Amino acid sequence: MGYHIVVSCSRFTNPVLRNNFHIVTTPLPRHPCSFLYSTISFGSPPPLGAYHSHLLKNGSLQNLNLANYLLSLYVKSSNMNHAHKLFYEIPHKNTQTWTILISGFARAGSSEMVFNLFREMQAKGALPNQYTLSSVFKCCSAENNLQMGKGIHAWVLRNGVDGDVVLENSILDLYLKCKAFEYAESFFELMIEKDIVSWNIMTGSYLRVGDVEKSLDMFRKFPYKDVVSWNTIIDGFMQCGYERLALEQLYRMVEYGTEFSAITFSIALILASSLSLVEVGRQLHGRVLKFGLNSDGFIRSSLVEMYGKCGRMDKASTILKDVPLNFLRKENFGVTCKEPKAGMVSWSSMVSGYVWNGKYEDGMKIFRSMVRELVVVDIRTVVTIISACANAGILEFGKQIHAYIQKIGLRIDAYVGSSLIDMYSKSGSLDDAWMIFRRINEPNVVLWTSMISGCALHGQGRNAISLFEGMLHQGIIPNEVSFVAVLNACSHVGLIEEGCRYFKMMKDIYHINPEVEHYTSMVNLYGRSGHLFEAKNFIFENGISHLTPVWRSFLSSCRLHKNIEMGKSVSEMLLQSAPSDPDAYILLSNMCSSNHRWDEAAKVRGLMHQRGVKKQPGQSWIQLKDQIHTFIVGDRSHPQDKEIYSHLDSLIGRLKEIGYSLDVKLVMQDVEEEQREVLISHHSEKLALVFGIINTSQRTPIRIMKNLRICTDCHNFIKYASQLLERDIIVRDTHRFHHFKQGNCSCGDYW
DNA sequence: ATAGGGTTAG
Repeated sequence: MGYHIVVSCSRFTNPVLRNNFHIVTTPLPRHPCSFLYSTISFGSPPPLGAYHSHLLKNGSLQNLNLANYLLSLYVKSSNMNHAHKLFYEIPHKNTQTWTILISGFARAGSSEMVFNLFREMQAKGALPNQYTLSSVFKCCSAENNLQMGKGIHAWVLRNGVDGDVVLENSILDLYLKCKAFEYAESFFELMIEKDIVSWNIMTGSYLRVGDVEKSLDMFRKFPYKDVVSWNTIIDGFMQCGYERLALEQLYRMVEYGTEFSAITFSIALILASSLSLVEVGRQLHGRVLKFGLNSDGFIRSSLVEMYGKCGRMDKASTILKDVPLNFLRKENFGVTCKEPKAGMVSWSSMVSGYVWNGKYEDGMKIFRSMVRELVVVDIRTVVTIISACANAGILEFGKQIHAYIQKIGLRIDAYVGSSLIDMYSKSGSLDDAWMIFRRINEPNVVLWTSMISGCALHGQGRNAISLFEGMLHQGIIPNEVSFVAVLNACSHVGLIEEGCRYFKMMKDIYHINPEVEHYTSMVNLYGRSGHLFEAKNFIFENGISHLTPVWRSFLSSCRLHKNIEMGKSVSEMLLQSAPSDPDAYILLSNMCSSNHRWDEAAKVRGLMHQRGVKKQPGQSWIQLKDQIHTFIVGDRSHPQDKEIYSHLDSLIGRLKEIGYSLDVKLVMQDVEEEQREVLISHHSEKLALVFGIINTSQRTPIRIMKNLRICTDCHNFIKYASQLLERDIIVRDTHRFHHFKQGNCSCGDYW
């Protein structure tokens, strides 16, 4: 019974014969379709399609075994459209027929289809088996539909479906994905047969909610560990922000002797890039090549991202070359095919890589060709790129992406919205951030926190506070980041009372343990407003004297308020605990020189030199049309450099006439007064500013980004410039925005 | 047939 179909294989290698093959049917001696195994790898449509129409024509679909087998082949080769069509051509379906199709759609992530088919199946009176059910449960958890899952679970219990560990695992996963932890835990306890998958599900779920303790506890209890166990724990640690722990586990995995899977490589590469371990990344790349895994899309995208983050765009682009853009068109995004998605990740990583490395034009160029060629740009891609724009502060690119989102009609949800708000506020356009915020009406904590951070960044302390209160009023529970935002807002404008209140609220009402950021913000709040003693008390009262960022903030307040004695006593501490932190040396040295203690300043610099600590070079950038122009101190590399310097000199002269004087005390170098004046007058932000003045029409606002905190002299300089030139000048430094307008700065000289 | 690979705020 049945048929053995003989097909000559040569046609697959000979393109001429490709569409000209013969199907020979003979009575079945062994497995009905054994030959078909060999055809799958050639891609389904020609052979399966021919086979399909053949069966249809001679009525062989009556043979359920054969029909089901063909159906499963369609599913295996991700051809869900054909599978669906065939399904309705099969006259007498059994449970297996339904199951094959349902599991196929489940794997493809088409939950709606699965639910419909499942209902249809029940209506037709076909009894689902454990495999059907696990697929349906998978969709329930994918859709986060606890109610439906519970209903089906009840049905399973009522009907006494024979379940095995697989079915129970899928139920376990459902409850965990829907965060019904108590239920899941007792279910897990009651499971008679637990396999490695059950343990992995538990570990992964705890990590997803950040419960590292419980997940580690589970992990240790495993009877044995497979590659997925390791992947789960490594990726989970990374997601929770414990990169070091993740790395540690990766080494353990190697020790344990578990072989890497493709996913391990992918995870490990991302880990290497987030820890900036270029060397590890390169070694992994070597292993990838050795194992021949470089054709895996996910691995390729991690490689692109890794090289991009490490500034090796050349390497990244070599790897990207293997992913043709036209391959990523909509029609290739078949229901189950993950490969185009992975390819898309590679391309979007390339865009963010360029943006990260300040190569905005290249990033834009690639994004444009993506838009032109590929059609499908999903939410994640967009969010990744927007967030890269936010960090680079390149408003124009961000705006274009925003326009693109609107054009393709992508719904701006909390995810996209938060990243847009962040992008606009970090690029200096707080109004646009507000506009986005007002349009999204979602009680999402990240969304609100982004807006609060935006206000804080622009020194709008009062607005930040009323937003925070509004958030509480809406019933949104603030998290640790929300408190960082509101505390920063308070410290930027010196709202001591409010800051203290929120700090207390965080601990007492929301039971959030303060982290370094919160402490630093508080010390900043006290210190910047001149309450140095309170700041110091706060440090000792809270037992945080071992945290270097706290002392760095304190030291910078000492400098601001010219309390050199106090500053010196803490800097000793700082230099000991963080001997490789350039900021500490620079702060101390600047403090000494601004009090004319040149010897001491020289000593600090000597120490810095001796220990091989390098100062991060100051860099400012400004965007003009489609280009980013970057400047460093004393930069002569710009094509317009002559014009810039002569204009700068004359500007300094004109500003001096209206009261500006160079504050040369801040110069690190031990040089003559006149030379010092030259150095400081060529700070990168001054160069960027003059470049902006020359190249834009009068009264156009100028936006400048800087990778360090703006110095007193430049701050002063720009204030006068905004008055003389009647221009709004907006500067973003590492801490906040300064809006200069008619001789004043929005920070009120308080930064 | 069940678990694992990229997304927002400091």
